Amino acid sequence: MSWTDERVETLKRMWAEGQSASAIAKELGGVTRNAVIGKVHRLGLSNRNDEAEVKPAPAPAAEKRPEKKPAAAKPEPAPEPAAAKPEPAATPKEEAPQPAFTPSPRRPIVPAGQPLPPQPSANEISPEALASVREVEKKARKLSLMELTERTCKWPIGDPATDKFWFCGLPSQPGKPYCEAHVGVAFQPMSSRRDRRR
DNA sequence: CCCTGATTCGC
DNA sequence: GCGAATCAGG
Repeated sequence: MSWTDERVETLKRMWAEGQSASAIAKELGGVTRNAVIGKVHRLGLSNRNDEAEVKPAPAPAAEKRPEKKPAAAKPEPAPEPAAAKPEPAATPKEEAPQPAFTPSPRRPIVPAGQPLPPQPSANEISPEALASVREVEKKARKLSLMELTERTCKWPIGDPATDKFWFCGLPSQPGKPYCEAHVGVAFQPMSSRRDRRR
């Protein structure tokens, strides 16, 4: 595979979205995350924070050289001692420079199209499986959305509207979005469904 | 162990 | 320019 304009464009877009190199590599296909990282560097967009390097290094200037602070030797017209913030929050036309990790609703980690876990009220599950799930929930790693990977169980636990919400996070079955226990309740043979008579 | 990006260096 | 190998870290 080669870096066609289109592929480079995808790379740039995803990188800007804060996607990881491996995620981008998978999306593109035919390349490894190393290739992506290498390309990112070559494109010069490695760190998306550079901003204006015109930082006189205000605070951190104390290191490297025990040089005394310009106590009063500097005829600086604009002292502004206390307000000397390293972060010049003066970026008028710039939208929020969100750090690399943006939830990115574009490409959710939780795969769509998979059988959605039953809502607390919906669905009927076999008592055994239910009990099993209860057990597993105790061992859940309680991962946040951003901590999920392709190898972690994406079974949601708790109420998304509250702080008491997380994902199972246990090792998922190869090729499956859930751990063994949750796969059990998510993928039930129709035959095993205990529905009313007949 | 899983993962992340950064860097090097032969190709 | 490319990217595997390696490094350094979480």
